[in-house]
Amino acid sequence: MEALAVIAPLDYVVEPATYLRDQEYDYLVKGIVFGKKFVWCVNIKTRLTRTGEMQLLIGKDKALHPLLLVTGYVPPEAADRLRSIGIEFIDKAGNMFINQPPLLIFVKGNKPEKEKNTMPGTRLFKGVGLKIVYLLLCRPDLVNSSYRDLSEMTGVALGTVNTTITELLMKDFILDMGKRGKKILNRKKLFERWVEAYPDYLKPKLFLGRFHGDEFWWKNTNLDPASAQWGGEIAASKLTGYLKPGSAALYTDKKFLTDLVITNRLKKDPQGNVEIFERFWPMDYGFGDLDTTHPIIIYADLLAIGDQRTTETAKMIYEQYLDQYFRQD
DNA sequence: AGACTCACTTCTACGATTGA
DNA sequence: TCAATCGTAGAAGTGAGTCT
Repeated sequence: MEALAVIAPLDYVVEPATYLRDQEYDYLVKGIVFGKKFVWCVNIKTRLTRTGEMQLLIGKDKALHPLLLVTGYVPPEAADRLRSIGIEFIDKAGNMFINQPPLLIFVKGNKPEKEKNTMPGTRLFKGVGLKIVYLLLCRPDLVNSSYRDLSEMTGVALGTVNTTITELLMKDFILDMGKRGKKILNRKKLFERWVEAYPDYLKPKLFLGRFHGDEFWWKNTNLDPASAQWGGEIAASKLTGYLKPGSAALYTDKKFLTDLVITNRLKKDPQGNVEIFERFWPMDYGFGDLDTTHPIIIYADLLAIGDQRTTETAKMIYEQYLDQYFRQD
């Protein structure tokens, strides 16, 4: 309304949420322009969709007063559509269609502002963004691969790769050197943040099932890394020879799950100590030649268990495998 | 318990860029 | 110069969480 008042000699009052003839509106705006009074029923939509447009069109006939759509951004095509069906609108980019004779304003084609601070820092370390971060922690050089390759390697959608990388850039975890490519920064800090977030925000989504097997069945089990790898305590005991495993974590691909369960004679058991998760790293890019997962995963698994033994072992893993790894920058 | 909302992921199309 | 590849952005689809 302020934006509009700059353009036209407008006086107005805004009244809060209201019902009129069984229709709900966010606000009611009463105004005077060139001595003529008018009233708008205001609908606020943070995002305009086709469905939203249809709802407006339906609501238009029932409305007591002309509708005014207030929204974030109306693209040019939508602006034309709204005008042709006679729905007035204003958006944040400065596009508008106002039709209160003698006032007629139609603005389209303004681009939306880049909303820099609206994306809170909650995306990157939640959900599948963590898959991409993991890939980059293991293979920092992959930061220079195309979004499509990253998408394929992690099984994450292209759009999500974009938002994740953008966020990493904003938070200074990636430095963009233009023609000379990109570079990962603060790897240790990134790793710490990842380890915190992984058990809460990614691991539950990977969970395939809980089982139990015969006692010490894992001792004589040889895993083919192509189909499954040890995580958690088993992997830790294999690496350090220190821990006596109390639980087992296995990472595999969905398609191998049935085979894995059968060959190791595992039984589905909600109280079992064998957890199977879906593997989310590609096998063909130098990740998987061992029957244990990358130390990063083992470390995160151990910390998530959180008792004294595993925490101690996690510390050992860190000193032996990860410390020097992150010292490089 | 059911309806609804919202955030997140995926899908798709477009315009820009690259390199043969 | 043109085709292939790339990043970007809008919109649909999906599912978890919330409210009544």
